[in-house]
Amino acid sequence: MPDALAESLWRPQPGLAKRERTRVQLVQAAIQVFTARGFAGATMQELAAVAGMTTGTVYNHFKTKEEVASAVALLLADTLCRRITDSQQGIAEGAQRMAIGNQRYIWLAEQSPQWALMTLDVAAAAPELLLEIRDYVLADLRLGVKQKAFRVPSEAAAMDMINGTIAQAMRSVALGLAPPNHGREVATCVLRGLGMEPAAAKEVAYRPLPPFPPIGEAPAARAKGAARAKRG
Amino acid sequence: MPDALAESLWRPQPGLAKRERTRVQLVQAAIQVFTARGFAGATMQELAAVAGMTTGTVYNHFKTKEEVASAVALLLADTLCRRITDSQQGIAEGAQRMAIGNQRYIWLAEQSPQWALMTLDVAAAAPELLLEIRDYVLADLRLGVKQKAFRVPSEAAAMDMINGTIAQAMRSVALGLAPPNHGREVATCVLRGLGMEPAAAKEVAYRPLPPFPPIGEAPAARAKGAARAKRG
Amino acid sequence: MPDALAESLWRPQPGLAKRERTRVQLVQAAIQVFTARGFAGATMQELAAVAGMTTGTVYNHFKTKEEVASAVALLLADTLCRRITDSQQGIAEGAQRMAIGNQRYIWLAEQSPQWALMTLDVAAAAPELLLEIRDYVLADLRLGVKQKAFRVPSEAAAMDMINGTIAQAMRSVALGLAPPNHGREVATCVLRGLGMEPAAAKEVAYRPLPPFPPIGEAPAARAKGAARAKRG
Amino acid sequence: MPDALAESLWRPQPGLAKRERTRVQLVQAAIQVFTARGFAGATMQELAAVAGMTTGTVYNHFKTKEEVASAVALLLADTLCRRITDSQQGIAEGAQRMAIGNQRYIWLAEQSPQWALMTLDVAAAAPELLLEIRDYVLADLRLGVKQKAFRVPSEAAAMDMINGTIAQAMRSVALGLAPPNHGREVATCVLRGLGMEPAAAKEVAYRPLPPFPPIGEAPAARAKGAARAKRG
DNA sequence: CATGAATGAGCCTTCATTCAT
DNA sequence: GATGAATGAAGGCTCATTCAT
Repeated sequence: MPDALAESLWRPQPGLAKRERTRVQLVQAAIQVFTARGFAGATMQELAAVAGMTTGTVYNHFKTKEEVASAVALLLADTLCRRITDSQQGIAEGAQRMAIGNQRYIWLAEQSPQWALMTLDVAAAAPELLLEIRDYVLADLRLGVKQKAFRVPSEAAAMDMINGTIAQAMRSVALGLAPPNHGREVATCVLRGLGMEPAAAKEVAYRPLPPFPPIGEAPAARAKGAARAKRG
Repeated sequence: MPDALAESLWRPQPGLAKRERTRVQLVQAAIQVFTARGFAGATMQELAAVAGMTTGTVYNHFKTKEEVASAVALLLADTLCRRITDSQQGIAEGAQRMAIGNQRYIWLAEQSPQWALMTLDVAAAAPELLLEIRDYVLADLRLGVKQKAFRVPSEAAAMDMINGTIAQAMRSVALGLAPPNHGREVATCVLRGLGMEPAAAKEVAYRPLPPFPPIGEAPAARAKGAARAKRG
Repeated sequence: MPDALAESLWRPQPGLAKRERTRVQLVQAAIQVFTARGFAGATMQELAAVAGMTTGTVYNHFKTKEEVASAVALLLADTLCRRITDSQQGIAEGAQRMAIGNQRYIWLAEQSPQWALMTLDVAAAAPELLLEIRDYVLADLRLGVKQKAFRVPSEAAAMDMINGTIAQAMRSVALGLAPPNHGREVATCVLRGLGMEPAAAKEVAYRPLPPFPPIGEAPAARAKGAARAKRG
Repeated sequence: MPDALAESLWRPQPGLAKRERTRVQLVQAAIQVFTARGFAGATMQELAAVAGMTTGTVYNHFKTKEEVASAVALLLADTLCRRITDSQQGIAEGAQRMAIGNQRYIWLAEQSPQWALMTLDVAAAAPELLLEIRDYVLADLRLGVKQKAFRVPSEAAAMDMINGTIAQAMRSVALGLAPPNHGREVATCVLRGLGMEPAAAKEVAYRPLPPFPPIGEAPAARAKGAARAKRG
């Protein structure tokens, strides 16, 4: 589990009702079990055991196994988007924001291959994950277009390229099949695919990645902006 | 099942020993069952029943369910690559060959969404599929690079972009989430990502797709050329 | 099933938690099924059916079929040893205790051939059974040695003779191959093999067998004595 | 496989019709497979493969798996008895013959634990084995009685003791549970059980074991003598 | 709410045996 | 007689889900 996310994911949530706290523990346990066994290989009994509860309790919170995947997907997507958005604070250029986002996912796959594979697995089982992330990506895409940095044949085509490429790159990296610097190079390809000049694409993709801010500091103002674009 | 492939896939194979004929029937049955239920949802008993045999027979040919997926993956990859390669007869431009390949996969997802989802499902369960296709894509990529049509940061990055984008586009199309003309537009994005000028990319991507030749005619000479690039 | 054991084996266990009660029922059912079909011929489904439960429940209590055999072995060994030890109350002579033990096993094979064959079958599948009994036999053996009634080349040789002979005699008796009085004569042979004079051996082996006391009466004080010798 | 038996068991049989030769090969293969997997764990397909044949061929020679066990049992018993009898050439004392036989079995378990366990397994699955051996043991027993060396309560009791003790000792030795010199000590116990004086029993059991003669030399005259006693 | 024993449908897999070639 | 593909009945085992306590 990448540290940058671990802090967010495992952080005990104060001020939550007991029911909600139990639910969070279950989702955290599910992440562990999915990471170890994959979604298909995970069992509700192991999930319960890891959470220190019983199967009955799990079913008090989730009607089915799929619903657990859903909850995990939502938590993962939310955490990922929030953290990445926080790290983009103050960056106004759509192209750079896009490059940062793309590379962060690939970077996470380097930091924790197991976790990346689990995320891809969950994304396949619970489409909510991609849907949740979609808005953030779309916001950066549209920003880039508005700033005349991008020119795309269609938003749908661009989104498929971005999502598909990143997913595949995460897999390659997690499986140890990718050469060094893969993140930079993949980001370069994507920026080009979005219509940037080769040189400009490369320059943007090679800018240093802004670090994740300490948890609790970033105003998360951008998150709202992204949310506004939701399903729009 | 898209007609263009059906002919190849279901064609009875003459001159095969009995054992081999049974095996082919089993693989064909597996394709049907995987299409109907997905890999995870398929059962060996249904597979056997659809093939008109017994479970024991299935296990005489495949040690495990995964091995069935493997065989299906190989047949699918082989058929796809052979048919597409055949349709590319006489096309010497790497960029156009790439555009044709990319669009054909997406076109297939339009023609038969179920089949496309099955193929993606099998690809996830049996990595052999992608590996088999890889050589063909790589040959076109290298051809384009040699012809100065493409300029890529790294082959690995380019391949991840191509594979990832096409897979995601197939999914979008199969699920009915893509706008009309998605194939053209996605291909345009990919060509750009490979380093082409926007205008050139669009022009190539919008050329008419060459039809599949009738089965048995194409000399499959290209296939050998591609094979030569194999693992090179 | 010999009455003398049936009372112990089938006696419903009061004051047990639900889980434990279910487990006992399953073991009792297993004894029935093993008796009817042998260990190899027994199936988990029949076991479940006889216990009035489902296969899933069986697997909630025993991970594998072997584990069932183990549980049966332990129960059988425990019951046998406890009942026989109870019947030996107040008998201080090692030689006589040995003769009683030996003859009781053979006597049980007479009373219930099916049950004897099942026990031998389970003993082959689950060595725990013999291991459990071992301590009791060893205690009597050592007692006899201490009392100068026995003189053996080695404990290991003596134990192999005792166990092997009794097992074979049980089989002969259960299969109806043994002449009348087999128990007495086999016991005589064993006592001789342990170093007793022929006349003394015969005399001891022909003493009347003490009856099993009613269940619940015997203080089982001896059991502790035997247990003390455990693995010593 | 103990060398002393290997020579006999694997020796190609000249002057046998083809059918008979095939059969012998199958039995030899069965011995290998039973040794590796046990009777229950052996499959007809592996047996066929090891013999370099097909399952159909196996069924041309044996109606069922049990029949294979039978054939193996007969070959084992015959080989064992013949070789041991050969080694007893010229020994006229029943007690010594008995001691030699007993110790040889235990010695074989030392030489080749796998083989011993296989033999015990086959003996359990095919009672023919013990029945075949029975006559040889019985002959020595009766000889000893006639010579006043033994005095037994009943032949049946004595036979159960001999068979049971040897089988158990073989198991102990094969499993590595027996102390050094176990064969001698067990034989001593058995001789005592047959009525010999402790000192005499020990003396006889500690005489050196006569070696196996080279194959083909021994007239096997005793074998006929033993056979005469068969089922007598 | 939590518990956790029980459920039961159903899956993958094995293998002795048959039979057309 | 040999072949070996096909059979098919069964068996061990899993696990999402329910429900009485």
